[in-house]
Formats: sequence, C-alpha cells, structure tokens
Amino acid sequence: MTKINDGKTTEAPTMNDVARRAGVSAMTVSRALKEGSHVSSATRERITRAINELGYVLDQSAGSLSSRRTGFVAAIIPSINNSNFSDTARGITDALEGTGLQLLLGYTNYSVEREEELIEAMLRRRPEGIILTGGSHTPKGRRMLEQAGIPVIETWDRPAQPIDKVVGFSNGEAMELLVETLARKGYRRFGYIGGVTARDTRGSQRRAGFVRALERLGLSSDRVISFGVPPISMEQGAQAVVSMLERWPDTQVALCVSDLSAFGALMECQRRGLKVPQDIAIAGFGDYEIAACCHPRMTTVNVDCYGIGRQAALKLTQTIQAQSPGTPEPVTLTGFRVIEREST
Amino acid sequence: MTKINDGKTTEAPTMNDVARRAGVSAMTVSRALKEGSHVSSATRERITRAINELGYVLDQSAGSLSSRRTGFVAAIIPSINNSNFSDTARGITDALEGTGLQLLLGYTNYSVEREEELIEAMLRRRPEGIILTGGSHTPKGRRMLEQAGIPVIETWDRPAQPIDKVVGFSNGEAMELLVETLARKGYRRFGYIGGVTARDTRGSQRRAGFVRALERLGLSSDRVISFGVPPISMEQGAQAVVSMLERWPDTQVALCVSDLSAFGALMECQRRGLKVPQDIAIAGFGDYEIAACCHPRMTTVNVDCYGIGRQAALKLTQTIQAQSPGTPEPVTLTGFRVIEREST
DNA sequence: CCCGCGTATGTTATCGCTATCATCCAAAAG
DNA sequence: CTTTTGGATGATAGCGATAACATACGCGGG
Repeated sequence: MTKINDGKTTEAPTMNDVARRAGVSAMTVSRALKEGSHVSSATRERITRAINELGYVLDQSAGSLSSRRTGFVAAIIPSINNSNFSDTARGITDALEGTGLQLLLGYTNYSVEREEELIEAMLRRRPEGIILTGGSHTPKGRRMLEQAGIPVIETWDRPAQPIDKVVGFSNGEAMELLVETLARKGYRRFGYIGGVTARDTRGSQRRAGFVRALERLGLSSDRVISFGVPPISMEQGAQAVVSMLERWPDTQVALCVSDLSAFGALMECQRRGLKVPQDIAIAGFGDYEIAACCHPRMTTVNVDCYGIGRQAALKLTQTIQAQSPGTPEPVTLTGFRVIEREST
Repeated sequence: MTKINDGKTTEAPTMNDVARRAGVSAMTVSRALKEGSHVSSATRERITRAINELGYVLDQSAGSLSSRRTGFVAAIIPSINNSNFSDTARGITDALEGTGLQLLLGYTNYSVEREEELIEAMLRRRPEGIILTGGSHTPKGRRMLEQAGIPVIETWDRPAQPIDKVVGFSNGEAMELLVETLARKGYRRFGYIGGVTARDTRGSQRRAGFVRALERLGLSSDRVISFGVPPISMEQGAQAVVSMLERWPDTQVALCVSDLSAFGALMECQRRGLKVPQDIAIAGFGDYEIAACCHPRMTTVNVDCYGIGRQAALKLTQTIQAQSPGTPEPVTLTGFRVIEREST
C-alpha cells in the first residue's frame, strides 16, 4: 500500500515517540508494557500518559522479531461451521486466555491439500505451537511440521504414528460402543449413514468401528448408505435415510456419522409419518446441541469437543514452558460416552 | 523461551542460509519467493532446491517489519459457535483467498469489553484492515479503531455513526418485514421471544422492529418474553415458549430472535402435543440450516451471512488498494428476505 | 564500436522492538 | 563510613527480512 500523506494520515507513533514524550528511553517503555518488569510507578505513569496521548499501540511483529517469541498458537480445523470443531476452537482460546498467546485459526474444508497450504501459511508466522485435527497429512505437510521445531498436537483422533503429542480418542471405538449399547438394548438390524469419501478420516473410522462391532456380534454390517462429501449436511441425512428405507426396509436402527445427518434423517422420518424410534430408531454422533433439544431427543455419542481443545492448548503451553520436570504425556485420551435418549 | 540446544534442535535456517547454499544473495532469495520478480530460471531452481534441502520456511514477521505489510486482516465476531457468524467468517476467508491476506479471527462472546481487548490485541499485529460485527463499541475501542489508520468495516448492522465503512442491513427493518408478512397472512396476536440484555445489539434491534411494526399495524406488542443472555440457546427457546403460552395462551404466532430459539420452541411445542402452525405458529431469524430441515420447516428471515463476509472482505481489499478511481461506497446494504415455510 | 536500456543480481540501510550488558544510585549490611 | 546489593534506567546491537539504490551484463541501434 502506498501511503499517500494527505495531511491527516500521520505516521503511526512508535515506541521512540512515546519514550521521547515521557522523557525516558525506549527500553523503559518496553519494560513498562511488559508485566513483571521493574519500572518505578512515577515513570510508569508518565509512560502510560504518553501512550494515551499519542494513541500508541505496541507493534508486536517488531517485538516478536526481536524477542523471538511471536505469541501465536496455530490451530487447524476441518470446518469452522461445524459446532463440534468450533467448540474445540473455543476450548483452545479459553485455555490460552491469560497466557499471552493468541490463536491463529485456519480451516481446511476437509482437504489435506488445503491443510498443507495452511500449515505453511501458519508456519510462516512462526507460531510457538500448532494444533491439528486428525492424523492425516500430506507427506510435505508432515515434514514441515516435524522440522518446525515447535510442539505439534494432533487432536480428535488417535494417529497410528503421531508426529508429536496427541489429544484425542478413537472414533472407531466410540462407534463400537454405540453399536454395543444398542445391541444390548435388543436392536439387531443396524444401518449406517455416512459420507462417501475418505476425506473425512474420522467419518471413515466411525464406519470401520460400526463394521467391526457388528462382525463381532455376528450381525450384518451391509446396510451402509454413503451420501456425499463433507461437510456433512442435514439435508444429506434426510436423503440418505430415504435410500436406506428403500433398500433395506427392515432396518431397525440407523446410526449416522454425525448428529447433523441424524437430525436430517429424523426430521425426514417424521415428515413421512414414521414414528421414531418405533418404526425406525436413529442415533447420531457428536452430541451437538440439537441432539439434546430435538423431538424426540436423540441418542448420540458425546466426545467432549470443548475439552479436546482445552487439553490440547494446555498440553501445548506446558510443552512450550518445557523446563518443568514431567514433560507432558505424549498421548492424552479424552473420554466419550453414549448418551441414550428417546430416539432409540 | 530459552532454547536449550540439545543436539537435535538446530536453529531454524534463515534466508541467508538459503542464499549461501544457493550461491546467491539473500535479496535474490527474497525475490525468488515473491511473485512477479525477475529471477532467472536457473537461479530460481537452485534456490528452490536449497529451500527444500534446508526445509526453509519464510519468516513473515520479519518480512512484514521490513515491507510494512503484515498480510493480516482482523475480524471480530460475537461467537464462533453460531453458524450465522461463522458463515460470515467463511465469506471473509473465501474472499481473501488469493489476495495474500490472512484472517486473524477473534470472538467476543457478545461482550464489548472483550471486544475492546480484542481490538487492541489485533491492532498490535498491525492488520491491514479490520472487520467488526455491529456498531457498538466501547469509547476506547472506537478511538483505537479511528486512530489505527486502516480501513474499518462494521458489518451485520447499520450503525448510526459508522467509524468508516459498513456492510450490513437493518435488523429492525428485517423484523418489521417479517411481522408485516405474517400480518398480511392474517396473524393478529404476535409474541416475541428474545434475550434479556442489551448485549446483543442486533437482538435488541430486532425486538424494536417487532414493536414498531405492530404499533404501526395497531396491534398489541406486549407479548414479549425475555429469557436470558446470549449466546442464544435452543433450550432457552423451549423454556421461553412455555412461559409465553402460560402468560398469553392466545398467542397466535411466536417470533424468535433467532432460528435457534425458534427451533427450541418448535420442538417443545411438539413435545407438548401442540400442532405447529395450527395451535401456534413459530418463526425464526437467520435462516440457519436447521430452519430448512426441521419439521415442520421453519419460516424465517434470510440475511445472507456468507455474503456479508464476502462483501466486507471485498470492500476491505478494494480500500487497501485504494489507488482505484472510485473508492468503494461507504455503506453497502445487504439484502434480507422473508422465507415463508410450513411453521406459519 | 559506443550508447542506451532492460534484466539479473548485489549492497546497504533500515523496519520497531527487545536481549543484554552497563551504569547509576539509594538503602541495607557490615 | 565503607561495602554490598538490587532496583531503575540507558546504550548498543541485533532479530530476519525487504526497499531502494547500485552494479554488471547482454543486446540492438546508430
């Protein structure tokens, strides 16, 4: 941007301007702006006044270049529109509160290529740590992360070969638990509604868990509807349940890759006059707000999205201040639990 | 952070390391990394190889200090968990794609004090522009924005005294239109369900619009239930509709400050065996995905959240490259329209 | 054969801040 | 009264990149 000085656009004041006005050196201003530095209260007050008079705002780019600490933490999630992931982002932000670290958030739209671009864009900003969703990355992305020399936390998953630290759970096991819970309740003919691509690795793992659990129980795992690419929409769930009922009219319970598709399915059933759970039972995954509020209330798996974010950020800050004796555990398993409600 | 060199942690390579390895000067490396600079293809290739061998990643903090362009755009939204606002964030990101600008996102939890903190935190990063939600700020926040010397875009609203540019709509008028539309359909006894505080300024304006429209029509605007602070939850809508039906059992249609509370209300009515819209009609605001998918499908007001974000970002980039003849219009009004569905 | 010009590259000087070391001084300790 | 100590402040030197200017070179026209 070529700054045309039109008379009113004065150059932004720098720390030197503040120092001059307060009659101190720039170094003292710098100290006054940092917590826990020794600056006499009289000086501090003069500096504060000068700052207010000039409307000075610290330039952190310059500061971080000098101090070699940017104060950034990067986080990459698949989608900002999915409240499960935005809950995780909220958990990260909340845990970062008061640490002086600021979140740099990016989202991939479930694309590893986009993730790779984002990783590079983020690393250019020299974050002090990075939090990722899942354990699937491009080779180049993985290499960049390994070489970055900062803590890396993979979340929402249990990667077979973690890059560094992990805060997550097994999506497959969680789905297995849901199947087992419902089987114990007497259901026998299970259907699954999920995305068609492998882009959503957590979705694939849930489906794999569905199949494993049914095989173990000696039940059929054939009733699977694949309905399109992420991001998962409610509408897709509505269409999918129709296909399912056409192909396998005897399906007793439809498990969905997410509460969102489950909700779409639930509403579609009501629209067609089917009673849930009498005619067909429906369960979701994720325990979104909607699952607790819809009618009938939805059975689902709660996976503590917010806690994943919180714990990831905590592990990150602990690792950054790594002088502590017990370096944080490499893997933190977060809990999941089936929440049985009226829809099953 | 004191970096203890434990043997494996080598210092990250700098541009000079790349330059030395490629047998050129740092400046040439810098040029090779920037589009549209003259670097011979042989040299460029040597540099690229050196970069890959060293695993070099550009340090943009340092670059922006020198070039006085950070490549950041700041955006502040009330909540990351509300899909209306995250749609706006998506619109911003998408419009920024390819411009070399990166989004720095923060959210306030509907608190102007938190907004003030965020404004300062963002300005410390020297963004090239800033996008805000709404026109309510603390005096200090406003002053900082005015003095920042960068384009400021207020969105989602029509502030009486804009700081700079605006991309938004009148929440009051939108609600008026909804009331009028439903009145034309024959409804006479309107109720309103909204938050209790003034923190959510858009919510207050919608309520004001509700009252204005009914007064103009000569109808009662007394049936108002206030149910708690933002963020708005579905559950609050469920509770509020119960209160409403207790206090004003004759209510014909309940307008809600948001689709989320409307949905909660809708489900609660079904739970109680009330038929929507026969026993009570319900309408929301925002046209969330849920409104199009629930049963019965919900009447609401679409306000093009994504478009607000896109247009705000476009206006921002146009203003930044302000050499163009027609500086962008100060105010862009985005459209809204009532979407009539089955719930009314 | 020289001049001019545009492309390719190098040199130098910051950008605004903070780490580090040096200095000064008053109060506590001996 | 001297020495020690530590708080308060200043001077200096970069952090890693890029803007701006300088230089070198090749090629076509006069």
